[in-house]
Amino acid sequence: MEAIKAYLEKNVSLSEADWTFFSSKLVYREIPKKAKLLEVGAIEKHLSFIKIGIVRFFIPKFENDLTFGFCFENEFVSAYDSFLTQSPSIYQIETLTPTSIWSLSYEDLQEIYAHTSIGNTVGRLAAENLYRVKAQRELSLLNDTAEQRYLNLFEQRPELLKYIALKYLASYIGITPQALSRIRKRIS
Amino acid sequence: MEAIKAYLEKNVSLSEADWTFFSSKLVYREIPKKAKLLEVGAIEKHLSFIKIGIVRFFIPKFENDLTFGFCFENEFVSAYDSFLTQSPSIYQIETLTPTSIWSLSYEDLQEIYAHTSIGNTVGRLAAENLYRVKAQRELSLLNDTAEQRYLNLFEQRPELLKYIALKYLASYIGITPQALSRIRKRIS
DNA sequence: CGCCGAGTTGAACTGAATCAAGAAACGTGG
DNA sequence: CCACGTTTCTTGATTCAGTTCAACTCGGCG
Repeated sequence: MEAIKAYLEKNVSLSEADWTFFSSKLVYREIPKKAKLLEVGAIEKHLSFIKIGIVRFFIPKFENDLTFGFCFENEFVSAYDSFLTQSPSIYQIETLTPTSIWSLSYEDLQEIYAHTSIGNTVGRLAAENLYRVKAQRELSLLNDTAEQRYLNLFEQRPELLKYIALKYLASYIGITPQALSRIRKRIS
Repeated sequence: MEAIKAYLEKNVSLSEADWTFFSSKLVYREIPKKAKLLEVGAIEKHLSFIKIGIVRFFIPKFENDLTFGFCFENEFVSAYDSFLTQSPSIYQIETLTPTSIWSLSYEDLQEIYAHTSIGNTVGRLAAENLYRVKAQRELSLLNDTAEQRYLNLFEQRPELLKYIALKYLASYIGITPQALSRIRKRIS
């Protein structure tokens, strides 16, 4: 649980009382690999912090899902749009490896927003960071070639290349596994 | 200024005192058309609300800038990532028509966060909404064809087609003006 | 050992980019 | 209010990156 505290304190200073209240709401769970954290059509009830593990975000398709994101240790994971609006998710979340998480329910988070002084600040900073990641990705998708996006992964998140299957990375980059295989060959 | 109040009250209930404090920080400006609101490399100092007008977000390029967004009346406009991090913007904001805005400076917004009870809530809701828009756009860019994205514009924001040059829309969709011209021809 | 999913490679095809030129619309000055 | 020049839009021909379909290799696992 210390990892969550450290993560939050990078952004804002927590009072002892606020942390006690916050942490009392956290529920620990262990999930095997290749298990669903959230199904298409379900409403996301949790904002979770990954203690150990890797998860994948994707829209299931007949042959080759559309994988558009990953989360790692010490990151928050949630179908955040479904969570915010409490409406059915259009995508699915699945573990790639055995995963341990600390979960916060929607209702408990609303309580935290209402009853702690830093709740809204933490929420704002989280949303701002998520926004900045997506904004950057928008520009990358509009601007860069598939090859550039692959090379960016090397620089920005080399751990992805180690742990994640090529076909998922290809989808994330926006191309087919065959095309990524050829790009790899070309640049190596 | 009433439009801003109405906009905020869609999300959260404002006390008289909070609104007085908030609105005292707003500065009114009128900008001619084709004028820069923000240059590449500059730090975004303002979060502004458009009273009248249309603006365009883009990365200038030698022949054909990369246009990736627009803002209209009754919307907030800002190079939000530059604003949040107070670091140089990689893109530019320009008016397409004569534009009137109410501006809030970065420093004043920090004061609002610190001194009003609803500041952080408003900020969080704003960031959450911006996030959801970008997350949706990510999926559209990965998933949809250029033609589908064009048709989505028809449905979701028909006003864009009326007021904005084809070449800017093409860029927003992620294709060249020639390609969009051909898509138009095909579907009409 | 044999199977199965992941990755590679090849060939044909396709949507969009690029280069180029003409038509239409737009704005500015006389 | 028209005339001219500039910008935007359209259309055609060619090229290219990536898709699709298909066959084959490799490594792990029941």
